Amino acid sequence: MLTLTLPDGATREVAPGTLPKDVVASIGAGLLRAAIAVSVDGEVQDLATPLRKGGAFTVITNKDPRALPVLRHSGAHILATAVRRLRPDAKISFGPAIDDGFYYDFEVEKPFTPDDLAAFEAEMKKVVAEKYPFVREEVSREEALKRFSDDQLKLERIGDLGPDEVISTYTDGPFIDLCRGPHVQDTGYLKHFKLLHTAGAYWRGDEKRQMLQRIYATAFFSKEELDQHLHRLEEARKRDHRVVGKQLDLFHFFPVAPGAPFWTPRGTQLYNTLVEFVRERQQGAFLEIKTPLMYHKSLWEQSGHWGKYKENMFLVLDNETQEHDHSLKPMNCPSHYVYYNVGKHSYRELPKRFVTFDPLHRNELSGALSGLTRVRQFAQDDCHVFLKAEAALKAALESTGRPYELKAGDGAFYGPKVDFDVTDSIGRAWQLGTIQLDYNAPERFDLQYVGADNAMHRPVVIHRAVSGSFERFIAILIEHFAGAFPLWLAPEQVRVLPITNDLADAARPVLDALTAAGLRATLDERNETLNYRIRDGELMKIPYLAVVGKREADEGTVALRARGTGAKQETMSVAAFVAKLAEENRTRALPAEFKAEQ
RNA sequence: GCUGACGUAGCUCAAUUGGCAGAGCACCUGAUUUGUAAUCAGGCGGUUGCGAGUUCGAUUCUCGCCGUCAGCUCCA
Repeated sequence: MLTLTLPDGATREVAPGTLPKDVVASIGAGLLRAAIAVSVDGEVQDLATPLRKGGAFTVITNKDPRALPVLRHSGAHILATAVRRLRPDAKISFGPAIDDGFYYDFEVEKPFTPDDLAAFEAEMKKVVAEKYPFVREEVSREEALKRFSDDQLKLERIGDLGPDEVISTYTDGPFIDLCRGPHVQDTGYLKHFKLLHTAGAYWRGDEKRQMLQRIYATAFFSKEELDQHLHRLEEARKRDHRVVGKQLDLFHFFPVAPGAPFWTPRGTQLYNTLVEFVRERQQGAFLEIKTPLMYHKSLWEQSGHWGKYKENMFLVLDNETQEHDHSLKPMNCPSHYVYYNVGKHSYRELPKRFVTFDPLHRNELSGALSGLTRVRQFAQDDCHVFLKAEAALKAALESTGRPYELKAGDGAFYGPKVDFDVTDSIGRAWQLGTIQLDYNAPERFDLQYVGADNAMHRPVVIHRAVSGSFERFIAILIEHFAGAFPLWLAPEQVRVLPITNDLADAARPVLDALTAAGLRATLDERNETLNYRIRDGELMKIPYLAVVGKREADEGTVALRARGTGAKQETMSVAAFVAKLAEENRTRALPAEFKAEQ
């Protein structure tokens, strides 16, 4: 007998093989209806899977975070049920729950169209209304092979299952799938869902295998949550850096240079502000050097890139040799090794630190390019530290005071590495900086230093880029702030608006005072109404609009409108205004809504 | 690279079954002199991404190329 311990401490004795459904029913009919799955000894299983062990027994309802993946996985089966009804030729692949929903992969002769998607969604609603129970069966390998004999994808999957694994199938109405579960009790549980889009996906993610058609979808327990999720997707689209970049006139892409951003004056200002910030932070600890953008292949042969990384490098034809024996550099490391090898280094000089902000070129797959986050030309705050011992990496990490995890084996190219992941204002995670140990490069480039013992020693190299690439970092900043940059980052910090254009001369001293204080200010003396220019300034997300009318001109004041604060503006003297902004700029203050997150 | 969708004025988008390519904003000119999110009028602006093909006729249909977007093992 198995002993189940309920949350209230009561125990139940049941025979092995008892269905959780029966146990839950004995507790209460209402609970049975609400039950999505159960947890036995910490493991989630559905109500149709026979109990094999005892332990803590909890009923998982839709309030439990573990319930959602179960619902979504069932949603995938319901999707497949609908697809098979409308497209009986579709071969079924995998259909897992994912972070934000679920997907299902199909192998079909003709790819799905948006119309198909709408039809599938309508058909799914029918399947839901029909409330087919999810029926679990455990079958022998032979039986499984027989049941899926006409589906090569499933047969391959069965072949991969270990000899001891329980093979199970789930049936909902007309549809049967090889599946481990768990599932909700019947198809009626999927009430709030939406099919999102289709995409190609290689069978098992292998580009050498056939391309399947994937349908992405999402599902929630309540309409509110579904609507919220769809709303979030919409919000994310609005702050997409490609959209905002266009609105704020920060950068462009042209077909003549795919993957290489073209920075406008505003974008260049932003870019330079960031680079300057990084320079300032390094405070001379790193020696900045500018190095060649193009190298002869012999350097890449020495570094190993010619063998491992050549496909990602832009090769350059040398007219004299008629060979592609030069390449644009995809990274700065070799530059730093070449320079390190100028002269001899004493152990007293270590650690030696170099940094380079040069443009790098990597030939990314055309299909992988995406805005500023995946580009072919970019720059990093690319540092290399030459030091005596590995211990220094740990010391450096611990000095940050943040938790860290060594990713041994992950950095196939060099050595152990640490990635810095950041989360933006709408909860998305991004990988930015990397710190990676390298024992290989010092060997390849025969890097040495003279030790206290007067003998030659091999230093260790640390690769370090904090912001990753500036391009991607800017993309993240744009989306994080939705374009409303803090004052210090804003390309245009203040716009001075004379109410009528015959007040332009009276407003000019305000502009001059701002400029003299190192602020990026402009004067909008266009022959347009004040309302028009206010609107334009707000849309361009200028942090401050300073309005100068007859009154202000006479009194030496400005009527200040801070971005996004509507009609609540305050009047202050020009001197106070300039001082306020200069201080905000100097301290790199964040907008109020971001301050709590610091 | 692969699969699918998309590509019309600087931007956002229209254009019945193939029949002379349009609007708003932006820009230019003029009027207006504006007090906190779009003043009015007029004007300029396009080899419909590029190249072939089908057709009397192509933005529309077909093919190729270029670019953009969604994706391309969060494992039955």
